[in-house]
Amino acid sequence: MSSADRISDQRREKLAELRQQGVDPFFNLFKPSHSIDRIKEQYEPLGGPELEGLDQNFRLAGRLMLLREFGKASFCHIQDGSGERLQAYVQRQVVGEEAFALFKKLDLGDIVGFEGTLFRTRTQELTLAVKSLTLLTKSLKPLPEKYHGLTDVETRYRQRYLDLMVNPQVREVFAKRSAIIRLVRQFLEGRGFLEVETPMMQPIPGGATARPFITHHQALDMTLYLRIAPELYLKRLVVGGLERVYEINRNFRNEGLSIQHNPEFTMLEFYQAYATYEDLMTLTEELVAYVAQNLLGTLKITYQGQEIDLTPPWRRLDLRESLTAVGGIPPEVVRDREALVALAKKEGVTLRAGEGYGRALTKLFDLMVEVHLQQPTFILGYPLETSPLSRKNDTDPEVVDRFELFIASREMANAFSELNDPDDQRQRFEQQLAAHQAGDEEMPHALDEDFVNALEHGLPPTAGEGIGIDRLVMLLTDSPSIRDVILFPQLRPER
RNA sequence: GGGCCGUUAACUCAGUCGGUAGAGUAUCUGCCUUUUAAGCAGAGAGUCGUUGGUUCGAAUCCAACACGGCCCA
Repeated sequence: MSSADRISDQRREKLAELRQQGVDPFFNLFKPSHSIDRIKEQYEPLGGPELEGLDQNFRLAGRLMLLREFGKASFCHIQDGSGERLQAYVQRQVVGEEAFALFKKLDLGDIVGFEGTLFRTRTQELTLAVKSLTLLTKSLKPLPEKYHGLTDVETRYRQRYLDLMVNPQVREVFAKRSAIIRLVRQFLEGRGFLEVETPMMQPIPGGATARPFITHHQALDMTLYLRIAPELYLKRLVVGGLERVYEINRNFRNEGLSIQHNPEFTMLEFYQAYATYEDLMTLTEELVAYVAQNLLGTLKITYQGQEIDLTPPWRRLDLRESLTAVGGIPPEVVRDREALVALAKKEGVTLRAGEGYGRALTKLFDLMVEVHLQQPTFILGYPLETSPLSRKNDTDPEVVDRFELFIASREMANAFSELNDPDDQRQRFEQQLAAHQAGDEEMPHALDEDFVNALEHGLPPTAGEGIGIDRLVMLLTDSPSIRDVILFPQLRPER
């Protein structure tokens, strides 16, 4: 028999024994009086005599993480929902024969309730002197190793509960994730943005260029697509008069997995009427600085060993200029449409039907510029060809009023002044439709007539932006992989 | 889709040139009332990812596959 099976069997035997003795191994009537983080915060500064003078009982509940047993006494550590651990001291002469016998039967991983007083040991460790104990939940499986914890990444993702139990830094990352989203909401609420929820299941998936997931509604007998972006719905709301809206929610894209991509990911999108993409550059600087300052207390952060300064204002760079200034492509090549397309092909870029200079610009940017953009940088002057929802620039109709933000070589945000000319929008949708019919599955399969209809009612001049929340969390928690900031990242099924 | 790396006890990891599978933690037994990854003595625990192949003999060499990681498309 394997040791895992044997441990499990032994614990089930203990479970049966406990029940026979009238002990409920899943007892549910224990109310802790304190959390361990509060105990530490409040009582860590106190010395031994002060603690003993307290004359106060504490009821603590948590998981047994470590045991050091002696003949007639034991030290153990319990960890509670705060993620903190506290040492407890259980003595036979204090808790009595019966309770001590029960304690001796407990296993690492069991959830217990302790009641007792605080004191300091010889080595001055804050410790609970247990007067009475209650088994709250029997654990039937062994805990990972107490010192090295759980390092196997596959097990950490598949059994995140174990990861959270034994790797405290994981809990911290997800606590920070929650704080980041809370700060983003605070910032936007402070500027009069209204949080909304728009459909995750859409009949025509729009607002981005990506292959969607397909599902089916039985009662309506219709095909629905998990949304690739909320954009077209949020702009309908601006047409309706909700002039500042935002949504933080999941998008779904039917793509491969990577260190930066999970098929479901969290996106912030917001729209502000009577603003332009230039206003949003300022807003983005302020938003990211607000979140970082309140989360970390500084705007100078380290990401994977690289110092990054988030202090506004950030560098602004034209896409074509960046190819020369950062990518090292001679300006005469950047200007020459044919030469640039030739260079793109030489660098291994494949251009599909209808794609040319614009696509070559953005692909060469991805290859030769992006990797060098460590410090926050807005890239401007995106080609019309790759921006079907953006407003054309008034002076240069080849480009649109759009920026993307790069930090630590990653695209963090994408924003533009919205196209609100319904006829222009219809034409661009028709081009996308033609591309879909030519086999491009990343293009929408149908023309969103209702969205065009909404524009015909009049979308006020508006600017909108999307910020990848997972990537922002990666940046602010110094996490190398998107899997480190998503609790249950997508994996292949185990076999 | 392509390349490279990994997969050995529940966990963390060794395993030499192809020759009976190892350690620490955890578990079990005994001792132990202020320990700090507690200590001491002993015990049990393995489909070496899977399937084939080479070989007298495979954790080890070869192939395919699975899962994971990284890089590229």
